[in-house]
Amino acid sequence: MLPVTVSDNARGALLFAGLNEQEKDTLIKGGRVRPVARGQLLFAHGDQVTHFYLVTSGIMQLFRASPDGHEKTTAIIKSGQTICEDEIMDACHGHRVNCVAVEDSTVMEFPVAWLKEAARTHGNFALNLLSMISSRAHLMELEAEHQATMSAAQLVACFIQRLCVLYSFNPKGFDLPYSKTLIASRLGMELETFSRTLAKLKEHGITVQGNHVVITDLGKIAEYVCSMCSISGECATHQVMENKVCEVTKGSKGGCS
Amino acid sequence: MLPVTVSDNARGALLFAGLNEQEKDTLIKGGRVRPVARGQLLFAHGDQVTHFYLVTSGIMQLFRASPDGHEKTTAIIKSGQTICEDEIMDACHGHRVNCVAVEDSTVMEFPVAWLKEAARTHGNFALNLLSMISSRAHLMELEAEHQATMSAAQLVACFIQRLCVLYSFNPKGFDLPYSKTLIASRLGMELETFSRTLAKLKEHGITVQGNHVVITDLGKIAEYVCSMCSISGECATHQVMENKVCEVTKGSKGGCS
DNA sequence: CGACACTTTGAAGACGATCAACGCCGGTGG
DNA sequence: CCACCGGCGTTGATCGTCTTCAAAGTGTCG
Repeated sequence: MLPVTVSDNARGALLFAGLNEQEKDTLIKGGRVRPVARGQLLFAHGDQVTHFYLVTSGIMQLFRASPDGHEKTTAIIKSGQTICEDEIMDACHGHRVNCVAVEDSTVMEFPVAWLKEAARTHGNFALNLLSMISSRAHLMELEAEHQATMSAAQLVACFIQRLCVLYSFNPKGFDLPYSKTLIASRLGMELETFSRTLAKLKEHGITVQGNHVVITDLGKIAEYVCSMCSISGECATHQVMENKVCEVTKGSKGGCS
Repeated sequence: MLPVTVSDNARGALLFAGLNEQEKDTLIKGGRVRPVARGQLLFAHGDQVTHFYLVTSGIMQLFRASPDGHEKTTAIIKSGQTICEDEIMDACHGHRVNCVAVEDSTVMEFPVAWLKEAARTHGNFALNLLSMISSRAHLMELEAEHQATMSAAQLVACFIQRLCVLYSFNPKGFDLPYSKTLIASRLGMELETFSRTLAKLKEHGITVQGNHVVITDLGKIAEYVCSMCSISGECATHQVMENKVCEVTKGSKGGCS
């Protein structure tokens, strides 16, 4: 039962987009399913990079620990996303982060050598990889810029928006998929700051009580956050949000472009 | 005269590493040399992505402008580095930044379609691309983390160290290769903050007067900056620095590992 | 009921942004 | 040759934001 589900999840991943079923089969055979229990380390900082991972269920956390005891979460990976796609091709020798399961999860692991070979021989697979890594580089770039130019409140609002899109949540009400501590760490701010910030967001169109989030005013958020994202004029996230609202409230108002 | 130089520069670029001369020739033929005068835009934010660029001389600046008139420099590209390597493969349609020449420069431009085809057909070239984009993603990731966790002084110190490595400067004394305004913008801080910060760095092993930088104490910087980088335990930059110092002061002290 | 993890709230302090003024330099024009 | 200007960088004073330390509230689970 489980293997089927896992395999199906893998099959739908971006990594294999545009490949036919046969190619998918071939490639998926190169991987091995591996369960990771909540709290269990998949790999630690400094470990040699031996595999590439595709998360097929659950949530994984990537984080770095500093000498002074602080921890900065560098990524929160959900089902369908990959881990190490950049560390693999890079000439680096060890993992640059720790990876732990936030909840019981399963991953598929592919040996590094296998992956490189697959990239060399399957042109389209290589292009998929390139595309994924490029997107990732872009996201990282955006994030660096956001960290440098946005206020805490804007960062939080932006994060919530993306969360909503990523998980296909209904903006009219949803629960945070992970703890506030984790989110604060992901955003590079203190838990206290995060907590206080949530209160302030009410006036910008986001109401949070406990774990429950209600996006009350998309327009205000757009103005508040995307005026920064849209420095770049292309806050795709926000566009998706608006479409989502159109779906959710469909029929209530005029057409959506 | 010029074309030869440009071509030679291109030939040495990472992009073509590991390929034989014949392959290099073939690939370089796909590109066109293009001079860009100081202050001239290579492309603007929103323009369609039509080419991939390899800088063969001079310095290019990538930046974004926000509605409120602020400008954030996202990258400073020197000779041998590439532009758009991530925007190309990404499914995005327009440039996400502006690109302008800081000083008179030349670039080689390669059509997007050509590049994708080259990646599909030349396995090793694809791996080079993957490697470059991966490194870039990694750098971006590190940068996002730095922006989130480092103080202004640490950011500046880190930047100066990397500058020193990138340009093979002698740590015992070198001049900043670009204006302080540009650097401040690159680091996402105000010029005033940058200026004040330089003074404070004296006690951490970096002395700056006007344009001239002297790194007086590598150990202190290591402690001050790399304790953060080395959150990741792999502050390659610093290692290079230490080796460099060994080269520069070679013979003066004991062996370097 | 108590232990514990998680979150909220309060008060003080550090840090960087902002506004404003000034010094320095190279160029331009009288 | 000097006066003026604009670009660039420094310095000072003030203000808002985020971190830090401390304490108390909430929830679950045994």
